[in-house]
Amino acid sequence: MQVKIATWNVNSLKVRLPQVLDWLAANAPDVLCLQETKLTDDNFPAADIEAVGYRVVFAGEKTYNGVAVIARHPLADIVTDPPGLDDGQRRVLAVTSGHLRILNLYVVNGQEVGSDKYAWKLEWLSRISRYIKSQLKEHDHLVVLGDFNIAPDDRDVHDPEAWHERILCSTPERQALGALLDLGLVDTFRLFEQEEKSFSWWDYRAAAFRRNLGLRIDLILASRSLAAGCTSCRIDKKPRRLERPSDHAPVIAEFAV
DNA sequence: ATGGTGGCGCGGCCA
Repeated sequence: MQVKIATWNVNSLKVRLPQVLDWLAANAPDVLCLQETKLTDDNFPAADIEAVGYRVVFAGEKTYNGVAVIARHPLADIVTDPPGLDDGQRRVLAVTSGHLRILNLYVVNGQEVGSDKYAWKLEWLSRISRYIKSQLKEHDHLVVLGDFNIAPDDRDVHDPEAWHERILCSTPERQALGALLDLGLVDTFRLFEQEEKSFSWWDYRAAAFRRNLGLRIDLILASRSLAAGCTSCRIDKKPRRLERPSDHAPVIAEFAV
């Protein structure tokens, strides 16, 4: 059986709901994980999503952060506050859907290398890695996906010199991501031949999208046994071309399970 | 070094 799973930082689900509904209809994923919904749970548009044949779980807060998982099939074993994370924010949503354990993440941005938020990002990554390690022990078929706010290497950066040791690209951030991969995860995007300068995020400023000045920071990581059955991973730039787009594009992977 | 844009929410923070 083929499973299609996607991740998309929507930068406000209130604004992007019509685009999300259109995207679901056009792409028919089994699972779509969202980040930066920026909605409290009482304002979440669950009925609109259920009306198009999906189920949804969500963990939100006012103004910032917020994650959701939209899926064809029932969602079980929902975790929003992994043991030891204790971040007081809504950045994590773990669910089980069919054969897959899914961990949807909105990783701390970090603002600037050396800042307090940067130190917190590294601490947050260290904490979530403990949860991922325990999830890998429990689940053969684990997907860890979302907005990692880290470009894994220089291929994922439009101008590696300009971004050298800057936020989203610094060595400690990349090492933290590397430590996650070393637990037994694979960056599925790199299992396949990809166009050079493939990115998933472009700053709203300076016409960055038109000039393809982007980074690849939205990732779909899979446990090794699941990655062995990965048949594709690609970035869908179409929604980034729409009026009033998110600054991120969706990433989609397919797995034989 | 700064500013460029967008979302939230109505001033400033965050990305």
